[in-house]
Amino acid sequence: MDILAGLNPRQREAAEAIGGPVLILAGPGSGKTRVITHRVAYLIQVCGVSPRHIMAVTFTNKAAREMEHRLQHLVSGAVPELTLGTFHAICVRILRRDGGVIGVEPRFVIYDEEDQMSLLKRSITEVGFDPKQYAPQAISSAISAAKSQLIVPADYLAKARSYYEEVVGRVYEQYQRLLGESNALDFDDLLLRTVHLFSANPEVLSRYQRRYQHLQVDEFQDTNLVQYELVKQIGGGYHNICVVGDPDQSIYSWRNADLRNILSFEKDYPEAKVVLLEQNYRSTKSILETASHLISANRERKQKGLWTDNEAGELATVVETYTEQDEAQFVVGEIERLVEQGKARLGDCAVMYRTNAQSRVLEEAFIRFGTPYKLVAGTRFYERREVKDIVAYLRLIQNPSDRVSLLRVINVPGRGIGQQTLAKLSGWAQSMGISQYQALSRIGEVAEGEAPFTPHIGRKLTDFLSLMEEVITASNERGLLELFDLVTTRTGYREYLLTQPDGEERWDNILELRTVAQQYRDLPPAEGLAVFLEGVALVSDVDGLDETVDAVTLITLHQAKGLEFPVVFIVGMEEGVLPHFKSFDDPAQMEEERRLCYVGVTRAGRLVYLVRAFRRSFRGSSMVNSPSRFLNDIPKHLISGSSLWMGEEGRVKEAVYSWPKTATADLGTSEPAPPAPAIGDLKTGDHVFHGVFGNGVVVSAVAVNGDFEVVVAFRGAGVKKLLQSYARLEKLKS
DNA sequence: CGAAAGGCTCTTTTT
DNA sequence: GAGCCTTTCG
Repeated sequence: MDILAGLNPRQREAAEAIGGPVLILAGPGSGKTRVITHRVAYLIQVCGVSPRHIMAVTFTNKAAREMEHRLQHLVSGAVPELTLGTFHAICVRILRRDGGVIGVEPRFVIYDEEDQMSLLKRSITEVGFDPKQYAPQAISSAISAAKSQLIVPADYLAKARSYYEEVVGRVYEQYQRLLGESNALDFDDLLLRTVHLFSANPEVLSRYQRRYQHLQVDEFQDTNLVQYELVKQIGGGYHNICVVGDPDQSIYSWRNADLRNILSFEKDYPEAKVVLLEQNYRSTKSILETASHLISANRERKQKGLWTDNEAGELATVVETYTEQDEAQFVVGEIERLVEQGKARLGDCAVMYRTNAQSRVLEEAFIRFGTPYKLVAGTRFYERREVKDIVAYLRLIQNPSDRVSLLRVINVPGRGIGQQTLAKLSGWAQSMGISQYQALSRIGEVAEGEAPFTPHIGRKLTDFLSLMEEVITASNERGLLELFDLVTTRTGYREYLLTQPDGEERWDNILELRTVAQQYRDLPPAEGLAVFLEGVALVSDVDGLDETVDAVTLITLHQAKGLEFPVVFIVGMEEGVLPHFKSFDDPAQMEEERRLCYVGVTRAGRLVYLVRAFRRSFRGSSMVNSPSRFLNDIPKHLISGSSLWMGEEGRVKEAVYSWPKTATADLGTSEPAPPAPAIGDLKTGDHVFHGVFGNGVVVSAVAVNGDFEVVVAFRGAGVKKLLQSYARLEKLKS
């Protein structure tokens, strides 16, 4: 059987090009996944390359799993020794095995963002600065940016050109020291330390080079410099490097992804073969054309000639609603209509948004309508307090040096060990040059009075120590599941949790975590724990997306990359939302916002809806946003529903669905108050009185949806936007 | 030491 | 609006 049968000539060319560097530029829907999967299958089956010699890097774990399934199907069998996963997952494996030579102990733990932040704040304080003065968030991204460019603290300090950079450099230095003391690595370190391992140990590198004779990297437009360096290092022996990507879908520059990687690949590898995949199999002509117009508005890009043989299809529907609640109602109502008319199944539909905060209103509407939906990890399961608590206990068992985890659980449930005590413990440990955990065991050993604790407090600390010793001993003998149960009970956590607000519900989350642990039950004790913790640290939200469930998908535009749905709704098509206001003053960021919108539109197969709300609440207060500039990038002849979208009175109403009659009582979050009787039309210049803001002058009054949006400049209270029916403005005689 | 209350900032996107 | 931090009191 010809393994490449069914590929078009371009795709075939890409799959067959196995000697030397290859750059595949793949437009959306061009069968990229198909190509890279067939390419690996071709290597194994036709070229007789052992899976052992192949490394394939994907963007998410989910993509890796899918590729594995498809591969097994193609080569009809398992591919055991194939290295397949994200950069991060692959680096973890390398470091567990060979990190020792650069001082990375195999039992290291991986710090997520929250752990990182906690350690970073500590670092800022410890080098003598105030976390309130130097935003930890900003320092964190500065450090992350440095790490993504292979800059270590010493280099950073040497190159610091301002006081602020000096501060960042010193924090960076301290932060790395603390990470080291905790035997912990953050996400950036996983990559960076691997590069260091290779550059400092050529013999280790050459072992990996000899093993990985074929290298393939997907989503190359979203790799950073460190990742590119890794590719260069590992692929340095054979130069059989295949990278796949699409510059128009680069949306992770904020995570230090560097578009230059894909642009300079040809320069770094002049002999590279370049293959363009331009035929789209996913979308209708209309959608593809809409997307092409949209992305053409970006100046920094290479023109591509996307085309499709698919039918013309329907025009994009642009809809304006009044509030974000109406927006959500419209979406759910429209989906229900499509399903009723047999035009789509629930599972065909996805609702995409710029920010996670937008998912809430949508979710409420779906609940209200009783329409099944799946939210792509909006809740971030692994970030929940109770889940992180248990994970912290388990991490501490694997690696007692883990300072962040120790501090997290030492007093949860409450054991009467407070801030004062912990500060003393920390100082004492530091003065002896040992970890805090080691300091705990010292308490019982030293003579009375040598430890800075009263016998009463000392007792509490040593009690905690014995508890940990007990579970650590157990961890060497028992499987993960037994250990898990021991931790939740023996530490008193279960009892504690059940007394907390929402205790039952949160305990259910622990049980869900236990279900995850179940998968590792048969591994030998220490290994089961390590693999479980690694999985927990590196999951991504889309990993949990289950395609077999027939329900609407709610997902961020970023998460949607690489996915496809017959019907796509993009909501929040507004200035300030998409494009996000943070990108207003930076043209490069603005172009990235446009690419994000492009990614959204190109996910769609048959139908696209671009929806916006006239007013939307943001952090408690209400905002009025104008239509997204991206709507202007789409020519009018490609849009239907324009009668709805300029918001003329009466027309807007058509787009607004009413709540269903049933099941509205328990969710009355957005029930509007009964409108006050109109006091008469207001016009610019009128003097008015408001019960709270006092006297003011009308700046503007606009008719909206049968009501009036009034902007008033109040004496003292400033300028406010008010809705006349709610605000009870009293018109004064001037 | 810990619970409760109030004030303050803020995440846009995530391996 | 929520979550975080600080303050206050028992």
